[in-house]
Amino acid sequence: MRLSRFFLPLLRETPSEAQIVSHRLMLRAGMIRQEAAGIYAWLPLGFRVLKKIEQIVREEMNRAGAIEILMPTLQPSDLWKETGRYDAYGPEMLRIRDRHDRELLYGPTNEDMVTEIFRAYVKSYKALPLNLYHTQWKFRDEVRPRFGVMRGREFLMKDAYSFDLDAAGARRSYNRMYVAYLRAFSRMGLKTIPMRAETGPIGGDLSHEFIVLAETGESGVFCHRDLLDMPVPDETVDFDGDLEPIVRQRTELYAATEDVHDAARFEREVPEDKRVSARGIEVGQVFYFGTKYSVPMKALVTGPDGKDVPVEGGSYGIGVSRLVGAIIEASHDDAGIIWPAAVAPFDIALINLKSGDAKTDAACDDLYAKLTAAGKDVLYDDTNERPGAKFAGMDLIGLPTQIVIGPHGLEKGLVEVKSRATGAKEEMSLEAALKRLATS
RNA sequence: CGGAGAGUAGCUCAGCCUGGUAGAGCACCACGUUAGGGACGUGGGGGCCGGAGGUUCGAAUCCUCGCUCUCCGACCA
Repeated sequence: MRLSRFFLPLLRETPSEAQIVSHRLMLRAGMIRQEAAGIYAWLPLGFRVLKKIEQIVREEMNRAGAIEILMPTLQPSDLWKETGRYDAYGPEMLRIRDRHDRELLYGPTNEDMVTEIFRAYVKSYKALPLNLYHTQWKFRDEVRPRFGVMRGREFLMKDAYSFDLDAAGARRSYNRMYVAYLRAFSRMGLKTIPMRAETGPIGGDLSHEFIVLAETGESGVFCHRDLLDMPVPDETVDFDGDLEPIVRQRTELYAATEDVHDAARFEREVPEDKRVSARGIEVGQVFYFGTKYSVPMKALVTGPDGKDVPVEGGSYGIGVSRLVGAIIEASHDDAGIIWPAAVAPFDIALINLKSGDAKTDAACDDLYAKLTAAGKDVLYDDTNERPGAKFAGMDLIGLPTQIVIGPHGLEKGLVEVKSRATGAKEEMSLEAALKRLATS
């Protein structure tokens, strides 16, 4: 993409409404525009990152055996009345009436609807286990939206719903999502720690929040240091096999957010030099809820013994739009964003230091064409800005690799390749740069 | 939902107290000089001063009431 043809409204100054670093950087990098409190338009750069994150989540959901669907944003109130949540949810739920005065709501989540879909078609245990997921915009009318996309009212969320015949099966489904989450976040360059979470009236130990450690995190967290560097299962992990050892390895170490923190237990179970007390951002949650929805909604399946039983359910959310902010919180410096390669909006920044100069233009155009042909996503700054402005702009938007081409270097046959993350610069020939970047 | 604050150019803000034809820097357009870490000069465009009512000969400025946004706290992927 040529920058001269792209839409990238960078801001030199920080808009006054932005308090935390990810919000500031997203506004300055032209990723989002606020349209109302907690409601954002996604501009091209931000949209690219959002789609990359969504795709990683999709791939890991699919790998774990979940099946993608798409449910609507607007839902009829009837479903929610069946489960009693229409009254229970409160003013956070955006309620709407259509022209026929029918009650609708903008979905804050989809348990009720997915259970309706399930009960309409699935009658036999033979169809189980089943896990249906979608990635859809949600709306929760937060009293006080803030922190940009980290806590908006409208947000993009992947939510998966598992259905099993019994609690043992539900636990296996839970474990599959747990491991899929470890993999998905890791692929985005995030280090996440699953922490015990509120389980509500169901009880048990089957709810975890996946937390990214960041100074600006909303909640205080406490965990065992060994959890920070525990290896994540690679893509060969067998989701049909027994995942319990992987889950147990983590869950047997102390990890809790401040809501459920037990200081005495923390001190008893974790040696002093292993105690981590930090702040974190929740980017996902896995939750087993049993028959909470299947009983009121009569979502029954016939078991091998011929008896009908309410299906055992769990739900599993990932805050896709929140992740954009969370990744920036975890990966930036004074100059701007530092994208992990897997979610970067472009792979390479190509900076033409003197557009209009025939030799420089020719070298840049040629490299741009070759890198693109090699399958690389290149943002080519072919504008007339001065070098300093170009450097600052590219540092701000944080593409992993920058390649800088100018007349001085070309006289010596050299271009500069810079790593955004380390700042390391290396001079090399055009051919060497092409080879390095096209294959990395 | 309690408390606090802010709405003036695309962005950051001044002007308001003490009413008299709306400003700066950056950004934008034109021309020129420039060119390896956010250049400089000259010229130019851009505002129902958030809205409605009121006071006044005259309101960005004073008064009243909504609206919107932000921040602190209680609540949430």
